[in-house]
Amino acid sequence: MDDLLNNLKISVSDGLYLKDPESSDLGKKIIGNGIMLIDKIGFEDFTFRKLGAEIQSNESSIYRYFENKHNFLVYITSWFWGWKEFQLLLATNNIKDPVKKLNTAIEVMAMPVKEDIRFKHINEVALNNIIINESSKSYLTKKVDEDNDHGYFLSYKHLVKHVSAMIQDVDRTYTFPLSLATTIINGSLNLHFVSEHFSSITDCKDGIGPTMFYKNLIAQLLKSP
Amino acid sequence: MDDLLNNLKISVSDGLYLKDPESSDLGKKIIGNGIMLIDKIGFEDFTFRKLGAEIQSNESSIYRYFENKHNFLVYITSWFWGWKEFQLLLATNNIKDPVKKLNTAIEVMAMPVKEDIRFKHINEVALNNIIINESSKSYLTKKVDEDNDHGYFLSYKHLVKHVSAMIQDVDRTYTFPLSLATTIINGSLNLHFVSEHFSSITDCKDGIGPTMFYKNLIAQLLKSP
Amino acid sequence: MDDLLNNLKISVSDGLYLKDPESSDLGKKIIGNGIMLIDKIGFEDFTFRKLGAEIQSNESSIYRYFENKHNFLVYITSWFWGWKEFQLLLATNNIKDPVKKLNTAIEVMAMPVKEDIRFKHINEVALNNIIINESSKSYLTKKVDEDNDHGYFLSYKHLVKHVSAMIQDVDRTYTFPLSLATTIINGSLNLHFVSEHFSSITDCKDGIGPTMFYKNLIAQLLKSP
Amino acid sequence: MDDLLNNLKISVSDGLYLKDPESSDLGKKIIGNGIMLIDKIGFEDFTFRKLGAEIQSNESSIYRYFENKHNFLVYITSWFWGWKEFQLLLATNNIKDPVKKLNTAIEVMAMPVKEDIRFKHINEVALNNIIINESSKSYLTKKVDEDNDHGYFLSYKHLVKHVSAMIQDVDRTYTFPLSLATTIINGSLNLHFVSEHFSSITDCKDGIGPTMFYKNLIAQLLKSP
DNA sequence: CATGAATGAGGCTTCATTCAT
DNA sequence: GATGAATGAAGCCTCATTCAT
Repeated sequence: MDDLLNNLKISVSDGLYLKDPESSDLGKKIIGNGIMLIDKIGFEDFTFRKLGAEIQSNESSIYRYFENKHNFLVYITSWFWGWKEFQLLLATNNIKDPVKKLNTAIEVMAMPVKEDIRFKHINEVALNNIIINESSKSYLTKKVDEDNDHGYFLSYKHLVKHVSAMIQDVDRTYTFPLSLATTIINGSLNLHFVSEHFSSITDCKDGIGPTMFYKNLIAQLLKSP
Repeated sequence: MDDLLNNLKISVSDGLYLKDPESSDLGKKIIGNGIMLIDKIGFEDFTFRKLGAEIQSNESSIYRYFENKHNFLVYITSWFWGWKEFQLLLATNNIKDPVKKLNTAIEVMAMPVKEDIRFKHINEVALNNIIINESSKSYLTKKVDEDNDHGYFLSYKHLVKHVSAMIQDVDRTYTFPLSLATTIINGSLNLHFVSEHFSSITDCKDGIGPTMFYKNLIAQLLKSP
Repeated sequence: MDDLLNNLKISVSDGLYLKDPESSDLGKKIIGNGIMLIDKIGFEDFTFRKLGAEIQSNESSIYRYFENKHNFLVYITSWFWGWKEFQLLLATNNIKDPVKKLNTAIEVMAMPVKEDIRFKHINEVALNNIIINESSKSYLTKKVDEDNDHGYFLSYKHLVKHVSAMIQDVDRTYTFPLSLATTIINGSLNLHFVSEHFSSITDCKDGIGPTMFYKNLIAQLLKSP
Repeated sequence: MDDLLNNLKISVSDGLYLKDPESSDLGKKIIGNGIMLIDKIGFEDFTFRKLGAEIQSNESSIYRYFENKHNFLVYITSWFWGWKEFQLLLATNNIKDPVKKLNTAIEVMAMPVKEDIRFKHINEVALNNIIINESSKSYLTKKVDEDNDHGYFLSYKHLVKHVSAMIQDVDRTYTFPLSLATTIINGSLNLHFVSEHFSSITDCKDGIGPTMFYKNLIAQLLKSP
């Protein structure tokens, strides 16, 4: 399994790039430094020109890889959810008990992210910040339906369905498994943001707060058979 | 009470505007048409120039009222939450039973919005769309802490605390009242978005889906005394 | 009639500009210097940025007047033909004899242009060079039909019809008055270009060559009654 | 004569290309698809990158053949006039009567073009459209004199002289044979454009209109001996 | 108070071209 | 000889904002 993991590549819809950034050193630099830069200055202020300066290259080179900065954001977001799915698989694969499995899934979703040495060019901690602070901008746009038709959000939707299935494995009678999965995945991003910036309305003072909240939630909500 | 309602004004932090838009016809036109325009073209493409054209005025006139389009978004978002708080008060004021009260609150938060004839210049339905599609951009920015220090998000936070208090009135032992309130308020926006655009991951096919989801949630989660 | 001439304004389709360049000093500077600059460096190399530098202003100011450089070219071309029509009227107004009238028209069309002191901000000689060297680019484009539908070529077409009518006044039996008018108007631009640049295939070594050619042409071609 | 025709190659000034496009399959693809592409999108929007995509090759390959897109246009224009000269020769070679000869020449110049099966890689109909719509841009530039000095317009000028000679064979006393030849050759391109796009100023509603116009013209203008 | 005009700066994008293989 | 990758420079255009009336 080690070999398998070493040759690992998170797959992302190929409509999102003009040239696969994983296929060249420059591409990897674009991804790696792009993540750091968005984390640093925010997506609004992020431009390909600034990224070009950052990697000692010209913005035009970046345009060979991505049509525009929106697609870049969708790309790294999609990569993130693909990577999360992979984390989820690794963490839950050997667990038989559905309740334990779902609790582990919540941990994967809601616990603070750690660096993944398997993907050297990507700083997963910075990327996680972007997911919290910027990723909703990848779909809160007027072209969301078009992008969705192109399959740009498949990684995310796949993950939701995955968690939803785990919920159903715990309680087949529960009526809203998809909504609950969405609540856990998106909601935990939101709770992390709130605890960071709006401390007066949080009861999750530390990194693991959201995890407790969702574990308690499912414990009350779902009736295991 | 009629008089009270007629003289009604939703209060918004005065740091958000340079000149109170409620104080003149032009100001109301800016708010009213601004909401319609953002709903139509999205916040990214929205500019004061386009709004100026819409209201047959010059963009410089709008700068008399708002420093920039970000503050405009924060303003209308803040107005919305103030208005929601007011709806909440009207709807729950006379209810004694805490459980009933919280359920009514969920309805106010999660049910589709209807036009409010009390505020003639504002189309609450369009504004609600903006809240769903754009409002998170009002705080997902690098200056969120600065804006927060200025008190720009007080309406929203006040509402969260209000719902949180209602939750506590139902179950004093529950550990995460604020997180649950946040989950209901923000989560329902998200569920509405998902059911509109990502139909494959929703189990709320109609407008009232989210309401049912949250009512079920609190019924299971909170132990009434 | 003097007063009339002093208040003169050549009219150009208002779809061609965003703001009437005749309505401000800056607008006139844009027209005047734009003509000089295109004459100097050619339409391909002409940009609003360079024109901005020329008039100590920013290109963005020019964009307030014209949507793009193509529309600028169509504008000055249209102005030119409106002006030519006006020259034609002045020169032929009092002539009764149709043959004399048509010969005078040929002179107006084919003789070298002189400065017109009535339009101080426009250098008609430079503009005439542009008409010879660049004006065909105003219609040799993929959007010619669209532009034509907007009425951008009305001045030119009106002039052709005017000359065509003069031809018919000379010889009602002639079958191709419009083609002949086109031949005179466009052809003389071409002959001027050829005599300037392709001397081996011209027999019009001087400025008045084309005039003689067309006068001879109509003398042979048309049968006066 | 069959052999002669089979080995036929229209000669074009070798300064126009870096590597003879007739010397390789790729070269012929560049010419053939380049013509189709310019016809489709217009010369302004035509780029070597787009042509590269069209022929499944890289733009850099095209740079091996042509220095820039301007030279490409001059090349195909030059090829066209060489080909026209050849058509003229074929059509008039056996005609003795100068008047008949000139009339045939007019037909070759002004009648709609038909596919020539002798040059498989070139679509002469598309090329003729380019000559009508784009070819003037090959000489209406600031470097026309330089290009002319390099001999890039020899094919065209040779054709003009050829027709001019035919005119003189009909009427030695006529003063403007070159101008008349130019008028016929260039004017017919212009009349075709006008009848296609400016229908209100044409009296040549069909493809053969210009032919009639010029035949009538020379019949009146030239005195056969 | 409201507005029309003007503008500097910068965004996004493409072009034409070179370099290395 | 053909090609893929990379890039500097520049194009076009719009934004957010200020100034003068």
